[in-house]
Amino acid sequence: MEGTVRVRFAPSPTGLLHIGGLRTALYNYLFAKGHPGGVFVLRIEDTDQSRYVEEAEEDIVNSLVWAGMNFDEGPGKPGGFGPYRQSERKDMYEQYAEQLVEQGHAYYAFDTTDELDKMRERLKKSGNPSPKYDAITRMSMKNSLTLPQEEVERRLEEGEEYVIRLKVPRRETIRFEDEIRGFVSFESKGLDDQVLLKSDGMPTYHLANVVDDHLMEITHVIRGEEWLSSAPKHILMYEYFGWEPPKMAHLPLIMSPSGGKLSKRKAESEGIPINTKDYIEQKFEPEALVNFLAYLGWSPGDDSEIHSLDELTEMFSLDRVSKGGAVFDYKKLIWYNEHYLREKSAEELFPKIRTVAEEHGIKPDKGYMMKIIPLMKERVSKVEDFITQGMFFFEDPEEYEDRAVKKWKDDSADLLEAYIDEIKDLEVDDFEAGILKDKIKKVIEAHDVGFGKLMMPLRVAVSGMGYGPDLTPTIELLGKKTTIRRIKTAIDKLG
RNA sequence: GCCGCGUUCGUCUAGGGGUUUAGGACGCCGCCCUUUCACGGCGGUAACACGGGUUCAAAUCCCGUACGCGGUACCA
Repeated sequence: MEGTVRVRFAPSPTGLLHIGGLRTALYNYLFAKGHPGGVFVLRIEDTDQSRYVEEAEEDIVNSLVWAGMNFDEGPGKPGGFGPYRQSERKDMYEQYAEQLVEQGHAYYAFDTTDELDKMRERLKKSGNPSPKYDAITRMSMKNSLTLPQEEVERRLEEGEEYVIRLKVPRRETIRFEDEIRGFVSFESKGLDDQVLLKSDGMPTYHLANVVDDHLMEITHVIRGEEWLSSAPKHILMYEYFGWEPPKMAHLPLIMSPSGGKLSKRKAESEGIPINTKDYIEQKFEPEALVNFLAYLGWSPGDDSEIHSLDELTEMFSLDRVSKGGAVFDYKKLIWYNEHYLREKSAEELFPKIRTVAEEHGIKPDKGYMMKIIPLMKERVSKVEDFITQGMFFFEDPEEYEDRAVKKWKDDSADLLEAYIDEIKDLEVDDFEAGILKDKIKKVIEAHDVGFGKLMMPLRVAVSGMGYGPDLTPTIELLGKKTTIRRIKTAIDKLG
């Protein structure tokens, strides 16, 4: 690859950044950073004023930063190709659109929305299921190709609303090479005369995209497959402008488990968080999401599964991106999250856990929490599990799980009474896991029963649950007073 | 409908003419470890959409069919 690689992530700020968008950003980032001096640009495509959402840009930036993908150029990060918000580049687009008109590759159109609707309706009725404003229909519409020149000038001068449309040739085959799919070709007759400049003076995606990618010297356009069908229009525009088109790569879509593009509605009904913000709020490990997303539609070709963002950067290549859509497997994400959780130290985990604890109305003492973390770490899927499954470290169980209660047998109360007798006089220093375990042994030997006979009821009494971390270290942490109180309560409640 | 793009275990994928009894991972199941639950270790389950070619040989190349997905806006 000659020259410096420059890629862009170009979301439109119409809402929170969704997970598919984050993956597109990731592939762009990996590709850029995998090349020496590669530049990752963030460009905000805010050309649709009706769908603009104020907080969206901030959310996009936050999401990228959270995931560890810092952009080299973008809003607030000038790099000589700004501004990086299309709304701030508005004037340039008009100029380029006019240029195309002058060259005869575009034209003014004065049709109202109403007239367009009527045209489509008419064509539909006469058996055309997908009416287009194309080489044929444009001749019966109101535009600078059909109206006398004086009238066009008059309308323009009088400030009548107009759009500029691309004059797509009648029959031409447009062929280009996609980095992932190889050569693809389209017939121009299937394309319509795309609006380039809207009546509010803003460019459409197609114009802005082509102009900016060229002006920003983007070398590789890496975007979702939903753009593949409009790529030929873009190719046509590059040709008319006399610009060399960037290389293009259309990524397979992320699919919902029930099929179809992973949309907000589908994701939510299938229990999959859709916005990056949701993952941030649910305290997913960013490394886990990144790792998972990288492998959703790409693989390095070996048997490895676990890689950091930096490692992925080294391994990534477009030709290893798969062509088919990839179903979002939430369980695999959880597996990744568990993996990264286990890799982290208590010290690293503490700040997040503290936040979750506070959300649950608990103010954890750090020293205490640091002892709980190693006990819980091997069995949590998400950070919040430290608290939700470890609530008994902070308060007495209010009720006992059904599953746990089943382990309470007729002799449980007697065994627990005996255990209380064993531990009640223990000095503070002796209230320690090893000794506590010895005491359990002593009781079961005296009663001639198995370990579980005491262990199970004890666990239920202390935690209210039928499973959990190592019991005696847990009891050690809880302390003598709490332990004995909980055992007595359990005997009262469960007999 | 039309145009385009796809199709290997349930899911993510490796494999791109002979190396394949099609490999790995998640999930699921079992065993071991642990006198809990997990972690971990070991093992198992399970796939080349279909039909025609080409070839000595096809999951791999070609053509059809089916199915899926995307696009078909003054949205991106």
